[in-house]
Amino acid sequence: MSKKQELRSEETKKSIITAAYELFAVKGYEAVTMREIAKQAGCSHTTIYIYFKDKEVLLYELSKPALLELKSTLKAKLEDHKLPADERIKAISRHFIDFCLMNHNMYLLIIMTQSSRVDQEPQIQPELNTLRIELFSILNQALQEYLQLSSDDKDKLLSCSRIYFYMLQGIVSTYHLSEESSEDLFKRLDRTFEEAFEVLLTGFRYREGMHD
Amino acid sequence: MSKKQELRSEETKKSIITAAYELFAVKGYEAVTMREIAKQAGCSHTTIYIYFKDKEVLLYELSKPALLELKSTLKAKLEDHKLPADERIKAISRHFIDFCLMNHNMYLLIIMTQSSRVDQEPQIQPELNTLRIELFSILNQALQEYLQLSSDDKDKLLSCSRIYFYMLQGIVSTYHLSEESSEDLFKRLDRTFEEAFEVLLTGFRYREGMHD
Amino acid sequence: MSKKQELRSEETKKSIITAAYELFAVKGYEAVTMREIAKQAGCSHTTIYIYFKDKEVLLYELSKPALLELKSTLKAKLEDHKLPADERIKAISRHFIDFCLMNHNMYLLIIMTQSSRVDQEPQIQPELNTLRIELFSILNQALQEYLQLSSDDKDKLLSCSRIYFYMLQGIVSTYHLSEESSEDLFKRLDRTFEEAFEVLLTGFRYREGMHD
Amino acid sequence: MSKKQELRSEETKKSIITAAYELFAVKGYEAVTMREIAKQAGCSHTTIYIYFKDKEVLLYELSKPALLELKSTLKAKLEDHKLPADERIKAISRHFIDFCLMNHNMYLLIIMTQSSRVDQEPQIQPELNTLRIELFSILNQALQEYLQLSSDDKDKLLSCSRIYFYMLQGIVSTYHLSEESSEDLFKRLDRTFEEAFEVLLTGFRYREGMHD
DNA sequence: CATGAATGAGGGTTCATTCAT
DNA sequence: GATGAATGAACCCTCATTCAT
Repeated sequence: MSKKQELRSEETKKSIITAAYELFAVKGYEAVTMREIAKQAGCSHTTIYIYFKDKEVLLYELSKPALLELKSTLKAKLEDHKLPADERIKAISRHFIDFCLMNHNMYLLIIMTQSSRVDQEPQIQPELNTLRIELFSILNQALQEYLQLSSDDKDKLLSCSRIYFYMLQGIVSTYHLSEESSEDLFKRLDRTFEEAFEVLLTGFRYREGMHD
Repeated sequence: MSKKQELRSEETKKSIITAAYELFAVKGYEAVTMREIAKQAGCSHTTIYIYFKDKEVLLYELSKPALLELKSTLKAKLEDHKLPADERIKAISRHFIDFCLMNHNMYLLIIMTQSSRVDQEPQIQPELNTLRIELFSILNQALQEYLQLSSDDKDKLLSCSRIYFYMLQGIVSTYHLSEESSEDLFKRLDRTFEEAFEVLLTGFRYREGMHD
Repeated sequence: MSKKQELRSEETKKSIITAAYELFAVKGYEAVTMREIAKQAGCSHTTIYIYFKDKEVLLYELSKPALLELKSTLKAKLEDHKLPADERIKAISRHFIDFCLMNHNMYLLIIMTQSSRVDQEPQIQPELNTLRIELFSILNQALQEYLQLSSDDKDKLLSCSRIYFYMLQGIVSTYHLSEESSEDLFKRLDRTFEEAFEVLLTGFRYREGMHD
Repeated sequence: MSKKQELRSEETKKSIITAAYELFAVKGYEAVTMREIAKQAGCSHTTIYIYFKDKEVLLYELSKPALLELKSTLKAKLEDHKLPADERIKAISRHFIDFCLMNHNMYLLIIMTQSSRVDQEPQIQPELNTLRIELFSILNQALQEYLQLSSDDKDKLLSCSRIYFYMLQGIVSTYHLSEESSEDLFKRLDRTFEEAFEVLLTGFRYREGMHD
């Protein structure tokens, strides 16, 4: 009895999430209307409000599972010591970019947004913020393990991780509105991305040496 | 008579552009109202439509002079051979970032947007596109002169300039929604930005050497 | 089986009535949501529709028992000849006001409404109307017994009872949206209310005399 | 040029006010929609927002002139010492009731509302509140002049004016939703209203005497 | 009997834009 | 050339109510 209903409900919710996901990704959060989402999800726009308090909550709930998965995947890669440190950080970077490009637009807004819009919005996503911080800490750690900096060199690490993050952010934001599929992009640019990180890591190394 | 009128007309147009420029920069394109612009420009909102077909055209026309100035400044820096190549490219990068952060929000959309919004809008900015290409070609040239690549190495140059552009894009997009003023950001991060480019250039150099 | 079910059913209905009663009293009919009622009643909002055709019917059915009780209480006071006539009418008035203030908002709408809303609603409460008439007839009778008018003086009585009713209505409607509890109001204004009726009754008496 | 336009504008505003006035009076503030008002006013619902910031402001602006006129009329009657004190207060009362019945519903909400809804609404009508206070002070003064109370008897006056106000409020609220026109009501009940005040004033007088 | 799912109608409000002057 | 008046489309969201289970 209730099972069938539950199933149907779950389906509806999923279809809303899927619709919102796609629309947010293509047109951006602000430009998408609840009615549009409903139409694509095949339900009334009021139905959305059964499952999500408002548009903002829809965005956040939409983001959480994907981000959680990203986190656990990155963590696994970080802790997989079968690979050397440089391979580890490259794998992590690659996966991170891949994720961002696949979930273009929406997650970018969430992940990349750092200090933005602090002024207006009442900071409703503390959970997401925590997640974001954790994600970056994984990247940081991978970088530290690669650079083998002594713990004194906090400044050096901070500076390097900033630079490293600029590159990630740059790659993702360059292509995040592109029409090309994430797959195609990787086919075309995978080597460039890899090179980018190699250049960076090489640069880090040599500059470090120069300072000694 | 007609002269006086033309003058007045030109003034009105200018005041609209100035107002829109400031408001777009501060609040972002979407968040700014035609009425707001009109108010700040000291005219009626209908007057704007005399000079600009619609809000979008206003944005584009608004961007042109600023971009033209940027271009000529960058070109001057490129051709100023009093400085060594590495200083030249660093100066160019720095100015580019500065410009983007000062005109955050609006010009970013225009400069950074590559293939974006292809889905919806009928690509109305061919002029701007040309400008954008010219801007990037300046960056490219500066890079080439620094790397002293032979003209055979087109692939190498393309790859390097992409990577270089990622870094620029990364820095700008990281801070483009920040509340900090461009000035404050530079005060705080100028050294990091410089380091970023040094790391990159160092990386380019050493990797190049390694391949030899 | 059926007995148990009936019992449960009756319970649900009662809990709905109780919930609606309290909510209507506190927030007013319009401001209360069916879902709110359901929540407080501990059932689904659709369940309400099993027992009550719509929100309006719920209000009417809700009112009946309370009004019936009011009627029987007032009647008892009217027939309690241990008290003198002036005490009787004062007790009745006081109780009437008390009731209205305690059940402010909802019963007011019903009790006080005379020819209201004729424009829109198809007058669905004939039962309630009868009750209302009975209530006022009690007040009338108490007044008549106090004034000891001969049955010829129908006009005089009508006029007096109208005036008397204005005072009741005035007191109740003055405070019916007040935040103060009925208790607090009485603590603060009981003496004023009593005085109001005394003034009125005194006025009736002396004017009567003057006419003789 | 501009004159014709101004005229048209003024007309539109007036038609909105008239429409809102009538609808608020008939159906009550809450039940009336902006679209309804616009329809009856013969304009788009957005046009209303040109002239009034929002629905609430519409109500307030709507009320102000009528209330101001009421105030000046009552004041004139108060200061017209050609009439004896009892005639003065009766004329004032009558006019007050007349006004309330003619402007039934809306002005009632404003005039009669004393401490109501203090909890929710952010008290946006300080101007109106001042007006209300002034109106009641006129009634008070008329009563004081009639009763010729010494200034020591503040309590006595307060109590009397409260009771007097209950009667006013009672009469108005009894008929304020009636379908009968204010004119018809007066034809039918003018004598009763007058009697009500006579009874009250008589009562005040005699009770006072009794206390001496 | 009871319920969760779903909806249509409608709420106030905003905004880019057009039209008559 | 410039403007105030006016509008339609669209925004997010709420609610009483119905339907399938």
